[in-house]
Amino acid sequence: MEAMSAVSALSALAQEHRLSAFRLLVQAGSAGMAAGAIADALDIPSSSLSFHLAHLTRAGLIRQRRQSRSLIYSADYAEMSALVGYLMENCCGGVECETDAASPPAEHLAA
Amino acid sequence: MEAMSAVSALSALAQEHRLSAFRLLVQAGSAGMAAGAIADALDIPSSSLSFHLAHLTRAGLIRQRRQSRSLIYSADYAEMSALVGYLMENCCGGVECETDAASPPAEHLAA
DNA sequence: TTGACATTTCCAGAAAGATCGAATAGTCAG
DNA sequence: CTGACTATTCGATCTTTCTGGAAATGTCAA
Repeated sequence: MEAMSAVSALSALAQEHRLSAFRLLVQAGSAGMAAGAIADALDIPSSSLSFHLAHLTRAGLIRQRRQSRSLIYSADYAEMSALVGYLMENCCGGVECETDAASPPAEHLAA
Repeated sequence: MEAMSAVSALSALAQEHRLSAFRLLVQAGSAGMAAGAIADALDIPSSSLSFHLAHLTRAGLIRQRRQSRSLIYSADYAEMSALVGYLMENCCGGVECETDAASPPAEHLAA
């Protein structure tokens, strides 16, 4: 991950509605959720939500796929892990941070 | 971690100079760095850097202590871990994400 | 092809954030 | 106390972002 994409990802998450939407999708797993379902869950006008989902998509944090009339969004776990890894990179100069905090959670790196 | 403090932490990191400064401090470890040293390393006017450091401090991501004439800043690893944990909370609805991605790196939780 | 449905794009105004020189405040050696 | 040093606050300007109704786009059943 590079500095520019990290800033882009972080600023995508740095907003009340977008953070809520992203966490909702993280918890929804690979099944994802339709835009309308997210709008209902968060109680946000659809035009506003669409703006926020586009923002998250542009940042690479979520993905979009069409299913009939609905657009299904889902979290991109690899990107999330990359972001966390970037934040903690070379933590404490590599000293006393062996294999734990210095490396990102690797569960979803291939997702 | 609550939604409001997460947004505050994320928006603190969602800026080129602040992200660079934070990563510098993460890598500096508990020794930290003086404001002037950070300004030199990042090549930012001191008044701008001060604005950004205040922002990071307000968000709880870094701490300040005085050492003679210098103000030394250092990363707050507990807060960083809490933020990561909040992002990944209840990942995938708790399924297929056992103990790995669902929990934050715990190395510095007591720092 | 008509109508209903799901979602996005367009638009304008209101609010928040970034920048940096100059002025101000805290710390210390002599 | 004076002067040098380190860093923050002030102030004014510029840019970016958020918001939500209305209109447009894409999808599908009948």
